[in-house]
Amino acid sequence: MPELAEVDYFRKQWNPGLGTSIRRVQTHPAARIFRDSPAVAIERGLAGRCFLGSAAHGKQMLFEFSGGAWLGLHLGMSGELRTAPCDHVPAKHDHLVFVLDSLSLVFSDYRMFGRVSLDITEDGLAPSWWRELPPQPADAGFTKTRVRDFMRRFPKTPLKTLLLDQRGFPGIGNWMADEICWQLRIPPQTPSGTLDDLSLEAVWKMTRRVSREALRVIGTDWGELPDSWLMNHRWRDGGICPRRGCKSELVRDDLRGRTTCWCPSCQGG
DNA sequence: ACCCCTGTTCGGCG
DNA sequence: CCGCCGAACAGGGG
Repeated sequence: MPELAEVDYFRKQWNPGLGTSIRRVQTHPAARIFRDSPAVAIERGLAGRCFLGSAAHGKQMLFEFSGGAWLGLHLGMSGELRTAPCDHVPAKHDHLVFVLDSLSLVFSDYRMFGRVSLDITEDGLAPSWWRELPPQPADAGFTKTRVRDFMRRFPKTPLKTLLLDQRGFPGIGNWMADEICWQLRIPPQTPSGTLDDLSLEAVWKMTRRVSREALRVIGTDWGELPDSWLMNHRWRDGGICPRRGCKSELVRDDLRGRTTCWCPSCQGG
């Protein structure tokens, strides 16, 4: 599920626990989500600490706890965060549960492509892996120049594939990459080296626009994106291009191993 | 019984 | 180093 907007939505689901302490940590210790930090380390490392804050960066999340403890969290393909009553009994896929005074914070992930990691820092700063993440599309550091230079490094790579590269476009996932190509009217399989400077600037601008709108609509309360976007039509067999006056049937195909949806008419390819 | 999947990483090959 | 592929991870849904 989660791309940058969904990630931010899930992050906020734990906000009701802010400012309170962890009474107990419950885990399914064998779950793959603990492959970076063992469940027992997280149990011992976080029990008794106060939940101070959180941030999202692309598809990554960071939760801060008292005493310089930081929980990194990636939702993978099927991860979800939610709250539950404090007497919640962890269900089959509730691999990590923080029991607070009046509620529980739950990380649930049935496919377990997600992961958690614990860092304890002495200097009060977030862990270095977090501070070194590339600029997000909605950040000031996500500049036209940066996007152009990044794309110029991989001239043979299709535009859509490049948009999925988290080093250049942190937080962009499959549906957002297709949405950006569609709104730009550029075929997703276009080698990025064939795009001129003007087109690369358009990619930069559209990445920001789609990211900001998704964050605004989905990131706040998982609202519906407008039907004028590709997103609401892409999964249906025989889906129709929503662009005004187009009405062509959308195509779904494989591009570098990822399902890709585009309009053969208004995206030309 | 298949086939699909909003993610990422790894090894192998050219 | 680049670029591309397939596999692997795991489980639920159509």
